[in-house]
Amino acid sequence: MAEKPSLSKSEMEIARLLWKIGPATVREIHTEVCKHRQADFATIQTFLRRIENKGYATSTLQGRTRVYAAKTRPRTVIRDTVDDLIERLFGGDAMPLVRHLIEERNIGRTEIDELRNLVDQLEQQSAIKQEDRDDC
Amino acid sequence: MAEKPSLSKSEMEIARLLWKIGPATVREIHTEVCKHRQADFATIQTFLRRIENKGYATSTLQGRTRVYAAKTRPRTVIRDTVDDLIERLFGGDAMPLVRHLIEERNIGRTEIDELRNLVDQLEQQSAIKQEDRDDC
DNA sequence: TTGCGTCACTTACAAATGTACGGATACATT
DNA sequence: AATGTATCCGTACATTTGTAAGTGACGCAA
Repeated sequence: MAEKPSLSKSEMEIARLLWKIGPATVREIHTEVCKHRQADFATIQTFLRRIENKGYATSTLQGRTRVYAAKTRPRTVIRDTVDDLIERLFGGDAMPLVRHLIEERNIGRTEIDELRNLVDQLEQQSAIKQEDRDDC
Repeated sequence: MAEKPSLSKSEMEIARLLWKIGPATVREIHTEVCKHRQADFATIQTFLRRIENKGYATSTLQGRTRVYAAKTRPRTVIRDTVDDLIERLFGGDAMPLVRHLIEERNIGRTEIDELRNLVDQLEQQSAIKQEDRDDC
């Protein structure tokens, strides 16, 4: 398929909102953005158009207002973006980023527990994979 | 201070190498980059110049070759970059990224153990902070 | 029916980014 | 000394990005 060009930072912010509030009009996204910072309506419009041009969303006219809907799953975009970041900033090794996040960002009580669970699960899976390898 | 403009993706790749191999000439960085991908010497030169202009490095002439040295610690750049990413892609919540990393990237045995340790430490600190709060 | 606000679509444009050419100069080798 | 080789520095230039103004259509309130 046609190698979508990656989203710019600003486009990503908009894409995130599109995922968050589901199919939405320019105005809805604009309103949402403005909760956090000033933004021109036309600017948001441009971003949405570009996001669509890049192949990450589709739009349809509902009457005279255009409704945008995400086309690519967040997962995909996040993976690509994060992979790229890890490549450039850490030479491809993900652990430094994990470390950074755990150390620098304030992780609360609840999250610590969740993390512990995640790690446990990971260990399980890791064990399973080990078995698989034994089968070969 | 003068609000450094942030580094672009490509600049970051170069900055990382500069941190990695310490003060270095354009050629050294260029050679390093070329281990992974083709790159024009002059292009690397431009990136280094821009990194310096943005205030993230300094350079001095050693004879007739210029030696660049990082000026800002990786930590700082990483923090800013990651914070920005988290803001745009996750609305400011770091956990989704942590989750993503743990789930999507293949984390090996050794890393699992390290993670567990990190989480343990975190818990400790969290407990300490709790005490602090009690004092107030 | 005359505005007013809302949309869509077009077009603009400066700044940032990626990529690189070309001239000047100095060093090394013939 | 002449020529090739490595650097530096300035300059260029197409794209992408951020930001928005301008134009025309439509629908509702006065």
